[in-house]
Amino acid sequence: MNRMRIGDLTERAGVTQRTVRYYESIGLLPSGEREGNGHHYYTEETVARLQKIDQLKKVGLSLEEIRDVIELYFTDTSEVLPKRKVLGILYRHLADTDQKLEALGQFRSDLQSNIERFERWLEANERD
Amino acid sequence: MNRMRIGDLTERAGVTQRTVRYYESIGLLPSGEREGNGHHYYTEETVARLQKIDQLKKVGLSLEEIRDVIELYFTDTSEVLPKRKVLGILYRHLADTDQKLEALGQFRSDLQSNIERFERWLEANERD
DNA sequence: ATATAATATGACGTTAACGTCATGTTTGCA
DNA sequence: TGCAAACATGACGTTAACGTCATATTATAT
Repeated sequence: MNRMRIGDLTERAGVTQRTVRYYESIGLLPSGEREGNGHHYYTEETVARLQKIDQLKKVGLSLEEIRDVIELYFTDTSEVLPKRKVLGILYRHLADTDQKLEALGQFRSDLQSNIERFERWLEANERD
Repeated sequence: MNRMRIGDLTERAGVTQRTVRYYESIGLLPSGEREGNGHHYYTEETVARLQKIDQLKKVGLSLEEIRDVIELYFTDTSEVLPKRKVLGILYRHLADTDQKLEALGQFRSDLQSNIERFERWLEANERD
């Protein structure tokens, strides 16, 4: 299906209409083409874009940060943007990401230790 | 220094007084002991606790989630909490963490590819 | 042709995590 | 002892990322 209205779009992307309109309003999502009537029409690419946004949100980026990088995934960047600046942004995100990865790794191993500690405790007190 | 007031606490922990009071108000931080006067007094442990909270925030946990796990770091859990429940929480956080780690890893490699792509482009157009 | 469903737009509401006064009491130093 | 700096408490403000009506117009199934 390629050429859908907001109902199908939101169903396929797993977001609400409010979310789509909000993203359009802040320039994160291009407002779908409109016919003579007021309705917006979207494509498969819009679905993919919404999914990518969701993925980046899970990584912990704000919508504003996502707006900075999303074009890298969905336009021929060879044309539009100032290359050096984009590269700068990418390097910053890479550094941030590595920081987060380290913090997350640390947290994970803390969790592991605690889990093991609790399980040992439960095992030692299996007498209820 | 062990026994400080909020000024020193916030300076050492790198947070504002408002943050401390907010954390106290939501039960994330135990309200420091109060003398006959109304003042609160804190210890090194409070500093450590604030730092731990900050670390967990960076991992992407909400203050509410942090409240669920922070006790694991700062109390003798052998006494206070229902063991099985805590273990459940820990396992959920572990699963969440692994998800985030995967998403982050994916994002990181996407970033890498894009960076390389841009650098190749810049190299190929070194003619300004 | 008409009733029902889908869409557009605007406005106000909501939650988390604090920021920012305002006002009153307490402390510490010259 | 006086007075600026530190602390306590309350109330209102703020931002992000939407949720939730309300109302009007367009599309669709019978």
